[in-house]
Amino acid sequence: MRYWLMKSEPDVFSIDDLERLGTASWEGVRNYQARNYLRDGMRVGDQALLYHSSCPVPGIAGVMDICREAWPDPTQFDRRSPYYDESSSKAAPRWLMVDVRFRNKLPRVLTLEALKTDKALANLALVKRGNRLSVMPVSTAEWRVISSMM
DNA sequence: GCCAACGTTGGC
DNA sequence: GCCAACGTTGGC
Repeated sequence: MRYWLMKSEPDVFSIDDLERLGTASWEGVRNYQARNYLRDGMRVGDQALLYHSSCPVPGIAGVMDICREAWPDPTQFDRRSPYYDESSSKAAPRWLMVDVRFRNKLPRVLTLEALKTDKALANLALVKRGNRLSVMPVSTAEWRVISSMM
Protein backbone atom coordinates (compact mmCIF):
# COMPACT_ATOMS: atom_id res chain seq x y z
CA MET A 1 0.00 0.00 0.00
CA ARG A 2 1.15 3.49 -0.80
CA TYR A 3 0.54 6.83 0.85
CA TRP A 4 -0.34 10.20 -0.67
CA LEU A 5 -1.14 13.80 0.09
CA MET A 6 -3.83 15.64 -1.84
CA LYS A 7 -4.54 19.36 -1.66
CA SER A 8 -7.91 21.01 -1.72
CA GLU A 9 -9.12 24.49 -0.96
CA PRO A 10 -11.61 23.99 1.88
CA ASP A 11 -13.92 26.62 0.38
CA VAL A 12 -14.22 24.29 -2.61
CA PHE A 13 -13.99 20.87 -0.96
CA SER A 14 -13.15 20.25 2.69
CA ILE A 15 -12.79 17.32 5.06
CA ASP A 16 -16.26 18.17 6.38
CA ASP A 17 -17.67 17.85 2.87
CA LEU A 18 -16.05 14.44 2.52
CA GLU A 19 -17.30 13.31 5.93
CA ARG A 20 -20.83 14.31 4.98
CA LEU A 21 -20.67 12.60 1.58
CA GLY A 22 -18.75 9.49 2.62
CA THR A 23 -17.16 9.15 -0.80
CA ALA A 24 -16.35 11.65 -3.54
CA SER A 25 -14.65 11.95 -6.91
CA TRP A 26 -11.47 14.01 -6.74
CA GLU A 27 -12.24 16.19 -9.72
CA GLY A 28 -10.31 19.13 -11.09
CA VAL A 29 -6.70 17.94 -11.20
CA ARG A 30 -5.20 19.87 -14.16
CA ASN A 31 -1.50 19.31 -13.80
CA TYR A 32 0.34 16.55 -15.62
CA GLN A 33 2.60 15.46 -12.81
CA ALA A 34 -0.33 15.22 -10.41
CA ARG A 35 -2.38 13.38 -13.00
CA ASN A 36 0.43 10.88 -13.54
CA TYR A 37 0.49 10.11 -9.83
CA LEU A 38 -3.26 9.51 -9.93
CA ARG A 39 -2.99 7.31 -12.97
CA ASP A 40 0.24 5.41 -12.42
CA GLY A 41 0.62 5.36 -8.67
CA MET A 42 -2.72 5.19 -6.90
CA ARG A 43 -4.40 1.89 -6.22
CA VAL A 44 -7.53 0.94 -4.33
CA GLY A 45 -6.68 0.69 -0.65
CA ASP A 46 -3.98 3.37 -0.68
CA GLN A 47 -4.37 6.03 1.97
CA ALA A 48 -4.20 9.77 1.45
CA LEU A 49 -3.94 12.87 3.61
CA LEU A 50 -6.42 15.60 2.80
CA TYR A 51 -4.59 18.94 2.95
CA HIS A 52 -6.40 22.27 3.17
CA SER A 53 -4.64 24.91 1.08
CA SER A 54 -5.16 28.62 0.41
CA CYS A 55 -6.95 29.19 3.70
CA PRO A 56 -6.23 30.88 7.03
CA VAL A 57 -4.49 27.84 8.58
CA PRO A 58 -3.17 25.55 5.83
CA GLY A 59 -2.50 21.97 6.94
CA ILE A 60 -3.60 18.35 7.03
CA ALA A 61 -7.26 18.06 7.98
CA GLY A 62 -8.02 14.37 7.65
CA VAL A 63 -7.35 10.97 6.18
CA MET A 64 -9.10 9.20 3.33
CA ASP A 65 -8.58 6.11 1.23
CA ILE A 66 -8.63 5.52 -2.47
CA CYS A 67 -11.73 3.52 -3.36
CA ARG A 68 -11.67 3.73 -7.17
CA GLU A 69 -8.69 3.93 -9.49
CA ALA A 70 -8.21 6.66 -12.08
CA TRP A 71 -11.04 7.26 -14.54
CA PRO A 72 -11.88 10.20 -16.85
CA ASP A 73 -12.87 13.39 -15.05
CA PRO A 74 -16.21 14.43 -16.60
CA THR A 75 -15.75 18.10 -15.70
CA GLN A 76 -13.20 18.43 -18.51
CA PHE A 77 -16.11 18.05 -20.97
CA ASP A 78 -18.51 20.39 -19.15
CA ARG A 79 -18.48 23.87 -20.67
CA ARG A 80 -19.98 25.35 -17.52
CA SER A 81 -17.37 23.84 -15.22
CA PRO A 82 -14.34 25.83 -14.09
CA TYR A 83 -12.37 22.69 -14.94
CA TYR A 84 -13.54 22.61 -18.56
CA ASP A 85 -10.79 21.87 -21.08
CA GLU A 86 -11.79 22.45 -24.66
CA SER A 87 -8.68 20.73 -25.95
CA SER A 88 -9.55 17.39 -24.36
CA SER A 89 -11.74 14.83 -26.10
CA LYS A 90 -13.89 11.92 -24.99
CA ALA A 91 -11.94 9.66 -27.31
CA ALA A 92 -8.71 10.55 -25.54
CA PRO A 93 -9.51 12.14 -22.18
CA ARG A 94 -6.62 14.18 -20.89
CA TRP A 95 -7.65 14.45 -17.23
CA LEU A 96 -8.40 11.74 -14.73
CA MET A 97 -9.67 11.52 -11.18
CA VAL A 98 -9.83 8.92 -8.44
CA ASP A 99 -12.63 8.34 -5.95
CA VAL A 100 -11.89 8.76 -2.26
CA ARG A 101 -13.58 7.59 0.93
CA PHE A 102 -13.64 9.36 4.28
CA ARG A 103 -11.60 7.69 7.04
CA ASN A 104 -11.22 10.29 9.75
CA LYS A 105 -11.02 13.97 10.51
CA LEU A 106 -8.17 15.16 12.71
CA PRO A 107 -9.21 16.68 16.04
CA ARG A 108 -7.02 19.65 15.10
CA VAL A 109 -5.55 20.60 11.75
CA LEU A 110 -1.92 19.49 11.58
CA THR A 111 -0.57 22.78 10.35
CA LEU A 112 1.95 23.38 7.62
CA GLU A 113 3.89 25.37 10.21
CA ALA A 114 4.16 22.26 12.42
CA LEU A 115 5.10 20.03 9.49
CA LYS A 116 7.90 22.40 8.53
CA THR A 117 9.52 22.17 11.95
CA ASP A 118 10.12 18.41 11.73
CA LYS A 119 13.42 17.51 10.10
CA ALA A 120 12.12 14.05 9.20
CA LEU A 121 9.74 15.74 6.75
CA ALA A 122 12.33 17.95 5.06
CA ASN A 123 12.11 15.96 1.82
CA LEU A 124 8.34 16.12 1.59
CA ALA A 125 7.48 18.20 -1.48
CA LEU A 126 4.81 20.01 0.51
CA VAL A 127 7.28 21.80 2.76
CA LYS A 128 9.61 22.87 -0.01
CA ARG A 129 9.51 26.47 -1.08
CA GLY A 130 7.48 27.20 -4.16
CA ASN A 131 5.85 23.80 -4.23
CA ARG A 132 2.63 23.74 -6.21
CA LEU A 133 2.05 20.03 -6.73
CA SER A 134 -1.48 19.14 -5.66
CA VAL A 135 -1.02 15.35 -5.49
CA MET A 136 2.21 13.95 -4.09
CA PRO A 137 3.56 10.71 -2.68
CA VAL A 138 4.31 10.32 1.02
CA SER A 139 6.88 7.70 2.06
CA THR A 140 6.08 5.11 4.70
CA ALA A 141 8.58 6.77 7.05
CA GLU A 142 7.00 10.19 6.45
CA TRP A 143 3.54 8.74 7.01
CA ARG A 144 4.63 7.33 10.38
CA VAL A 145 6.05 10.68 11.43
CA ILE A 146 2.93 12.53 10.35
CA SER A 147 0.66 9.98 12.07
CA SER A 148 2.57 10.49 15.32
CA MET A 149 1.93 14.24 15.10
CA MET A 150 -1.85 13.89 14.70
C1' DG B 1 -3.69 41.95 -1.60
C1' DC B 2 1.10 40.90 -2.56
C1' DC B 3 4.38 38.40 -4.77
C1' DA B 4 7.68 34.38 -5.42
C1' DA B 5 7.77 30.24 -7.74
C1' DC B 6 6.42 27.42 -11.09
C1' DG B 7 4.00 25.40 -15.37
C1' DT B 8 2.31 26.40 -19.90
C1' DT B 9 2.06 28.75 -24.21
C1' DG B 10 3.55 30.39 -28.43
C1' DG B 11 6.71 33.09 -31.45
C1' DC B 12 10.86 32.49 -33.59
C1' DG C 1 14.25 23.62 -29.11
C1' DC C 2 14.78 28.02 -26.79
C1' DC C 3 12.95 31.29 -23.87
C1' DA C 4 10.06 35.42 -22.80
C1' DA C 5 5.51 36.34 -21.52
C1' DC C 6 1.75 35.02 -19.19
C1' DG C 7 -1.41 32.69 -15.88
C1' DT C 8 -1.90 30.13 -11.64
C1' DT C 9 -0.82 28.49 -7.05
C1' DG C 10 -0.60 29.25 -2.46
C1' DG C 11 1.82 31.08 1.72
C1' DC C 12 2.05 35.13 4.07
